[in-house]
Amino acid sequence: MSEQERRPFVSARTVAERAGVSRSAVSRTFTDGASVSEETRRKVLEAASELGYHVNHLARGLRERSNIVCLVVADMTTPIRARLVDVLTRKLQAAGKVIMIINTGTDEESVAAALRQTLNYRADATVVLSGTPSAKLIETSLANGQQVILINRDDPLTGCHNLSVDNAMAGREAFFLLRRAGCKRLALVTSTASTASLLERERVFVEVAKDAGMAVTVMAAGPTNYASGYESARRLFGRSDGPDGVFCVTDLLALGFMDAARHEFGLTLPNDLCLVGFDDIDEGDWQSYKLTTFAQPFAAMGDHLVELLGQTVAAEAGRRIFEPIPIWRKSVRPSAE
Amino acid sequence: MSEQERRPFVSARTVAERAGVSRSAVSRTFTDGASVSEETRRKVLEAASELGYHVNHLARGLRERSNIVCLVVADMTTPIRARLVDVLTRKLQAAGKVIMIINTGTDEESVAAALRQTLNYRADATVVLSGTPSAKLIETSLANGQQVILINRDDPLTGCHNLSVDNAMAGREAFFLLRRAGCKRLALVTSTASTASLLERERVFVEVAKDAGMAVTVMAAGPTNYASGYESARRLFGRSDGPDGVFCVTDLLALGFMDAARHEFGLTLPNDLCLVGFDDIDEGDWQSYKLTTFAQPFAAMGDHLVELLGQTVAAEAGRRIFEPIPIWRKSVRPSAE
DNA sequence: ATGACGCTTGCACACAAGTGCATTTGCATC
DNA sequence: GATGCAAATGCACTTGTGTGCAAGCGTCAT
Repeated sequence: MSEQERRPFVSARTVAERAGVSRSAVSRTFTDGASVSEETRRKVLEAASELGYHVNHLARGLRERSNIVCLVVADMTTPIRARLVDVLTRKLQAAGKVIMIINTGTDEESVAAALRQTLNYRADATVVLSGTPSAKLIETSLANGQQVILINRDDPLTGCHNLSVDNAMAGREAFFLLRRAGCKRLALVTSTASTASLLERERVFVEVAKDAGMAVTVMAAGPTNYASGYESARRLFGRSDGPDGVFCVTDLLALGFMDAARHEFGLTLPNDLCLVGFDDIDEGDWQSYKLTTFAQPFAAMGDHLVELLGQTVAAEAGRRIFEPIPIWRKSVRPSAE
Repeated sequence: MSEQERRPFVSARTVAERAGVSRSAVSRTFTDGASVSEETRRKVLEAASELGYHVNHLARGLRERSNIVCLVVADMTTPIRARLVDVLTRKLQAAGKVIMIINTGTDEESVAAALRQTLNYRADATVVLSGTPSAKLIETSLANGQQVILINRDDPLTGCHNLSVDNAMAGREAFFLLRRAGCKRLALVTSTASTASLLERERVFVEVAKDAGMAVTVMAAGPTNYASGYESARRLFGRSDGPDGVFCVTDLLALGFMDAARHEFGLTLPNDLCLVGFDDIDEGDWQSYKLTTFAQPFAAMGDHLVELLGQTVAAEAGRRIFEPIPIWRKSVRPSAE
């Protein structure tokens, strides 16, 4: 039995033969502004429809831009990542881009492999949502005329665009929220996966508190998820005097923390405990939680992203910072005043 | 200022010139099993590395298979969809495929546009996770030698593979779970987005209950989300005798339902109310919920998917049904016996 | 010395598109 | 009817790759 590699995709030539015109005519029929008579156009469209012809964008991409944008992402199941991917794919599609997604690990080698694949497919741009690519590989991408855009990656890297949320502001505002609520014993819950963003929220929160003369207990029990938040609460309230005001650097941590505080230690919010999260995932608005938190302005970030892609050349790459939006719910006492 | 279309991607020709060899030599260096001397290979690799050359898979895709698999999906933010996308992308990548994602609506026109794009990029296969493509368009894809695989789309469509979970079994088992728990007044909560899968779970649950001589109140308050589940509970318990055993066709509905039952009507589970969901999303395992539900065997489905893609030609397309896995938690009373 | 054989290598073509340029066609005007 | 002009068409080249075929080169046996 012979191998017989199948190649059944109908091409412009087949359509041309069927319509009794030249291949150029077919090409022009599907090119805006090209010169084709109404008659040939009709014949071509008819033949194309009968054969089920579709223009090969891969071949088109040989001469012009590929219109492909790669999204490099890890931990896609996390609610906040899922929403970011959702928003970005929608915005990019609306802008006529095609999205290639690379689900990777956060380690350097995985990200490197992703970047290389991005080059293999001649993507116009690579958008990195997770992990941090090596400076050398970014340089290669840029040298190949490919834009590199990092989202919420606060690591200092030159040459690529950088969209991120103002983590410092979130840390500061979180503190003021808790102080206005009259909290006396502060804690900060973070994860052991110390990304630059999380570290920044932690750093500023602790710093501002210190300036105000308040100490902060920092707790990190595991990765950035519900279980770690839960475990953090068990450890913190297992001691003699647990905190009465907590900033969890992520909503998932906050929800786990809240559940442990209530179910394991019988605390009620916001009376016994005030809690602030970050991300504004859907679950935080559920009746069991009603978490006060900060929303990331993904829509605006997506708009800015497509705007960047529209620019012909990397017009002075740099950082663009977006303000998080405070979302008041019920996990923090209203201000005493 | 001239247009000056940039084309900085380095090609095999450039590498060849730099290395002082023919372009064929470059091609062969990056082709497994091709005949190249160790000396030329070294020169080529060196030049490629210096220039940052990466083989153009788009051009390669002109001759052979593109290795692209398209995922057509809607409602990506839903936890269950996010997890499905996560599992499939990982499995497909491990099998050497590249994933193109199309985030679409569920209406026919959106799905049609997605299918057409799939053809434009010569994807080896299209995997549909949401919405239902028209039979005509599927036919076009198949005629172009492109595989079409539907996941959890129970609509009867010929010519394409179909992986889905056994919804009938879930409906049946849900009923037995509730009856063994001693529930007397049954209700079924579903959404107004009546997809074939949801309808099947509903149909069988109601039918089996009827055979056992029990009536079922069916409630659908909106789309498949938390808010609809919440609203359904408000309506059901607002009446004189609310149900004491409920099957929510989706975990998200179940969690909303549970929250309303507890916070609005002061019910406790599983004493006053037994609740069964479907999907096994992470949130259902949170301390506030501990929902008894059914898990979808996504890993097995992903494995089967890559197996299908490995087959040279659509070897008699057909349906493959996977058994859902019951997950016992605390929202249903243990059997009385 | 010469032919046989094997490993490299380059030429040229294929893949599927877009497009500049020259040619042909169609139509109106003189 | 001849001329002029614009629109339509086809040829041939371009994009970047893989590969069949034949030629080149070196080694070994006869």
